[in-house]
Amino acid sequence: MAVMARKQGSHSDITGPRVRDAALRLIARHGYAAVSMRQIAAEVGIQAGALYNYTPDKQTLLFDLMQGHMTDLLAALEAADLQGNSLARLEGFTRFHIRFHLPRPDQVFVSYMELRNLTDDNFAAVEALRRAYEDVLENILRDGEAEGVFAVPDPRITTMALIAMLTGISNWYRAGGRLESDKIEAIYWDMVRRAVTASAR
Amino acid sequence: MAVMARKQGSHSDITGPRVRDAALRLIARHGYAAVSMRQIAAEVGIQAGALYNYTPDKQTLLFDLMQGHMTDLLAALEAADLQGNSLARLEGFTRFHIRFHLPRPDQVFVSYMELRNLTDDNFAAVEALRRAYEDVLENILRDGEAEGVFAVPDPRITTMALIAMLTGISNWYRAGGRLESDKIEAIYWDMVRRAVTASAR
DNA sequence: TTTCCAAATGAACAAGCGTTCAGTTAAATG
DNA sequence: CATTTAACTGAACGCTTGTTCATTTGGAAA
Repeated sequence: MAVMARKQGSHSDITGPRVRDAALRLIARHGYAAVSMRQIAAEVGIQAGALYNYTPDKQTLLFDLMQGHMTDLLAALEAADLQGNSLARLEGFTRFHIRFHLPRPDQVFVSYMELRNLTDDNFAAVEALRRAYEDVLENILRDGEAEGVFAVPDPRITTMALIAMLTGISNWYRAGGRLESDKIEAIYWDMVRRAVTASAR
Repeated sequence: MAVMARKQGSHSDITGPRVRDAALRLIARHGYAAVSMRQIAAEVGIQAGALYNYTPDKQTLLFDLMQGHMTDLLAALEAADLQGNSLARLEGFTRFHIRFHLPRPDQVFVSYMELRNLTDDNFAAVEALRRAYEDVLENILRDGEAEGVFAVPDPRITTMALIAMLTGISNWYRAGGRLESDKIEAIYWDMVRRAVTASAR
């Protein structure tokens, strides 16, 4: 009993994820403020009061979803282990970003739309994670500029521009649509590469 | 009395715009669902009931803001009167988009974040206006492809990518920040141009 | 000065909100 | 079989929501 291990057969390790899944889907669809705890509970098939076995309050539920998404993102980026020269790492980053975000439209939606519904402290925590992710791209751009491969007058702005462009895919992409991930990656990598490398002009 | 002319000195032609201004600012800040009619009324300095002299309901208030923004956008684009070859028109579109959106951060925020809070009919109406705007850019890209100036394998996707990139400026731009509109236009036009024109590679 | 009426008040409404908690349930433990 | 307890119910709490409407207000018109 040294560890607070969950009981075998307990429902909580099943209901917990179901609560988070329902909350994510509903919030992505209708927005944090527009979704009630009763709606989330109904989606799971329990009463509203039972939700409080899994979250201290609604705000923490939102924060956990957003922080979890950013943590997963950073861990996956780490695991992608970008290497090589700056051009190769930029391609790696571009393809990683698309491949990670494409299957997670709800997380993307919530993470970019519900920032203003976080308390100040929670916002600061999520913002720090997001900044860490952006900095990876910014450093690739700075390295490429130093190497003479990229022509990027303002790496910070280019970082924001590229991430906005890539994340915007979620605005139109629908699973099972006319384009596969591979095709999308190819199109966007082409645009990204051209946007940051010097042109003949 | 053939015309329902507003009485001289009537408050309504002053209060009306003030209601819309307050609603826009509050909704941009906190989101449509999180803002109450009482909050909007308090911002204007009237009671909640008086709002219904200026809008039939909360939903219509949101819709009018969003439709108004899209209508203004399309009218301004028309007035910009883009001419010349496809490259010149692309530059014109890029600079127009930045110049129109930079001074209107609240409208941009609301127009891109509150789509899901519109009723189906209202959504369809706003979406049609947005599509009309996107089509202007898409046609420029198609023309440029035909002229052999652009290398754009999928004009529709490139349209979405460029608009996401340009509109993303609102995510980081703050009036009075380190960069003027001219500088931002130059940086983004450079990226847009390179992203769509063929590279030596 | 009296009349008029657009504009705004302020109270009321039914409904829904996040959250709490005493009580019930049912499965695992001893 | 008896006991324990995590999981859940269902009712209740104080408060806020969008909207309505009879009544009051104050400045322009006559």
